[in-house]
Amino acid sequence: MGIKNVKAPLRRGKNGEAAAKSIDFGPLAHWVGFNLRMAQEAAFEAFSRRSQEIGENPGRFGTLTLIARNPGISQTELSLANGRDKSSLTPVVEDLVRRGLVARKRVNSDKRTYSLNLTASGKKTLSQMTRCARQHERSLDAIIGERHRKQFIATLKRIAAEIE
Amino acid sequence: MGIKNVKAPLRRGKNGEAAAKSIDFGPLAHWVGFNLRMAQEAAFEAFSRRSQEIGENPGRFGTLTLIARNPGISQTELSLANGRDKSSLTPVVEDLVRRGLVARKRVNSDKRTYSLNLTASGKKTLSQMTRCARQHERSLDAIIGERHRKQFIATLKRIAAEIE
DNA sequence: AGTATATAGTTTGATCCCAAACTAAATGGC
DNA sequence: GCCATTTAGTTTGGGATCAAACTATATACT
Repeated sequence: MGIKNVKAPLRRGKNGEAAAKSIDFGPLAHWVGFNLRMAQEAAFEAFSRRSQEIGENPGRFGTLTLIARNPGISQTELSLANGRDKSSLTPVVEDLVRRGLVARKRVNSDKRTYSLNLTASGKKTLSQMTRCARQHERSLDAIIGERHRKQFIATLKRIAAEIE
Repeated sequence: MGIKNVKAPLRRGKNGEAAAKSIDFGPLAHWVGFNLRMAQEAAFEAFSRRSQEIGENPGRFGTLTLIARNPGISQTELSLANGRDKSSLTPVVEDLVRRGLVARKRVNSDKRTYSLNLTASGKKTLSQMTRCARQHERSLDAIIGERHRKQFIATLKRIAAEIE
């Protein structure tokens, strides 16, 4: 098929006993989709570890940021912005309310809707998480390189907007 | 914080009745992590739709490709290559075996290990999926642009390899 | 050989996600 | 005002994933 084999080392056997095998990724290694997935998962994992240090997780960070930036936002608006189904948000918001990070009020003009806002405690947590996120971004920047960063993000945005 | 607000339109109200609100993504919009997630999820979704047309899903594609390229591979090796926990692979392999796409044999030299291979039917399914994947790649290429593709993939690989 | 340790794969329990069904409230057509 | 439709949010059911506990083999040390 005109595609060279690409091998990746695979750990095997005991400690120093060197890898005895490698894996052939075949065409996967050259495809954007596969590499996009691998990069995203690695980056997510890394941010996840950082977030854990302050007892949060990446999902909470996105949610808190969106609420902070859009005070009074509804759960449905939040789910659209976040790219999750609204039903996925129910337990997340419940948890944030329970822990006192988010205040949830019914809206008088439409009693189906909730209005979400950060509490003082939520703001404090968000600013801690934002520090985490900035460190994470710096480590990504170091890999991507200042020269390519802007174009890299532009490409990602185009993929998200235009694919299919 | 020196970051301009970035607004995205949000659908609201009935059909023609124009969006009445927009969402402020704040710093999220400029961060690699967030855009990486959005791009990956959009691309994954698109490939998922394509795969569905032939009754498969993206996960099966990666698994079948890796087995095809590495005949006799074990489940643990497969899970490492695939970046999933070995326990996640148990039901996947079960399903592939049940549907006759993969043959699973015990290895004589080590009776804990399974040896996985594609059946004829598995090879046929894989080649259908590979056609799907190539279409998907072409649509990604159209967005990324031939000029940037190589560098884009190189950057993704570096992120996957070096982050954290 | 005998015992401790490591490894392959499965099971179990948790989290996160979506899609579809559901409840309550709002809106539109008549 | 009344009924059909739409909308906000929750519930339920199913899939994918991981981590930890488990079973069975295999290996290493003595």
